[in-house]
Amino acid sequence: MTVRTRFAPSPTGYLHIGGARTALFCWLYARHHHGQFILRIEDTDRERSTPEAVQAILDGIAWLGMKEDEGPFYQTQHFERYREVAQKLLNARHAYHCYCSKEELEQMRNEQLARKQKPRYDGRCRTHPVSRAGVQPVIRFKNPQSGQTTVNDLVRGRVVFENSELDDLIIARSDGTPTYNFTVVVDDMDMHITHVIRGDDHLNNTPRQINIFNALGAKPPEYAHLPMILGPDGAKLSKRHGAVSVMQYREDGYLPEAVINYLVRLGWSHGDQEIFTREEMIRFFDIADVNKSASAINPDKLLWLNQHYIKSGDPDRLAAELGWHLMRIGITVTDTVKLAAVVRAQAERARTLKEMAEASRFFFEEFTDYDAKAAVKNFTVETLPALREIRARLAAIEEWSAPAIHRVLEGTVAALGVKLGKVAQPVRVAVSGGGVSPPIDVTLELLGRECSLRRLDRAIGWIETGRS
RNA sequence: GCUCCCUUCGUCUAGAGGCCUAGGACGGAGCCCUCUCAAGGCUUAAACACCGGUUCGAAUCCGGUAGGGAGCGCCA
Repeated sequence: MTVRTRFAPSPTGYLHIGGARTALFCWLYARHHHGQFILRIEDTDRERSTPEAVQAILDGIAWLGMKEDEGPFYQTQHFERYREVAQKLLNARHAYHCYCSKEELEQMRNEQLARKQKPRYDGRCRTHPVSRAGVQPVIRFKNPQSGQTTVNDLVRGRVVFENSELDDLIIARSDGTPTYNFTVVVDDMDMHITHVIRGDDHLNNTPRQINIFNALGAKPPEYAHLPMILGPDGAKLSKRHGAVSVMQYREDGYLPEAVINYLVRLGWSHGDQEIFTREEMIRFFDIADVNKSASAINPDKLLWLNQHYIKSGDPDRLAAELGWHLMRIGITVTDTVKLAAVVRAQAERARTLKEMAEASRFFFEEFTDYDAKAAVKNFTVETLPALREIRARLAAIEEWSAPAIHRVLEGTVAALGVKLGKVAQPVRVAVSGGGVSPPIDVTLELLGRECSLRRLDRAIGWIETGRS
């Protein structure tokens, strides 16, 4: 039997890190077993589902590179099927109509809570459904009242639930629309899902779903409940910390491979290995190696991974991303060769592409002011001779390249009898406007002769006139 | 309240009775390298929640305690 997994988000918000991790594990498991990964949108809550959220989820999945093999399917398109299955359950006396009003239910719940009992439906319509004029009944599933239901969870192990703890859940609302625990079962059954991999907030729903499978005469799938993902402070993930759309990560300058690599290590491990190529993840992934306990997001580690991928990634590909980030801060660059060269020069000093774009502005546009501290420190009467000397020597260079520039730098240093830093740093401030840049020879090469000389002249003038 | 789940360095984790004076990674600290910032190299601090039991021997097995979480909707 080929493995079939599904990722089934409800489109009520964006795809956040938790959902992305669940999708990743489903995707990896399917890929590992040469099976299918199915995308199913659980949009039966028409009040809260939005097309924007659907799109955001699709975009997120695509950005992370988890292409679905089937779907996306929409539950709202399966209403006929749910009705049919509900009717089947009704006919087989595995479900019944319930005419209890919401008020009645509410009262029941309050009384049970007051008695310190677990709130649940008491089954009053189960045996004697009293139809009431004008009341559209809901359909309830007749849950077994005795015995136990066992979930042989692939990550939790054997979890046993007393059926007496479960009540008769509503599978169809009074308006005829189906509810979650029912649609999940029908779809998982119809789509021949073999492994349900989902967040562990669903563990408690599992025995109910298994009972519905049983009533339908269908074999339940295997289940694997993943531990939660917590915010950096160990608190539940919320909009405040971490629960942003995965697309926000792109905007913040992260690479999808870094996000995926970060996510795969949240709750899963393969010995001590930290860096995984996509192929390795697929090859090594196994639910048996998934952890039971919740894990907190560690932004620093994500940053570290991101830089790793920036350093090791293909500069030409990264160049396009850098161009995108530059554009977002108002700089349009069409020279992809230069972009790639900047990526090479900046890779080891940028943790995100966004940082890289910000640190690379001076390569593409003129800066207005010098960084005050850097100017005070490096633009002095003492550095003026060095600046003039290097300016003159640079102007005479035949081939404008980093190695040639480096030789000039060393020649200048030797002639002046000072340390390299005494010359390099003032030059750096002169051409970049600040105290930070890639190695000065590389920086000058990238800037080009004309620009470098012009900025050097500007700096010399600035010092001569006592700041301008 | 009831049911279910979880518990190794700050964080992610290795560990499936002796290989553990508990390993790796991020982050931290220190040193080295160095034209800035980084990157890199080396070193280092830092954890088995607690209490009992089983065993010659327990981070690993069992029980309890504590703490955390989830669920208990005509939401998904």
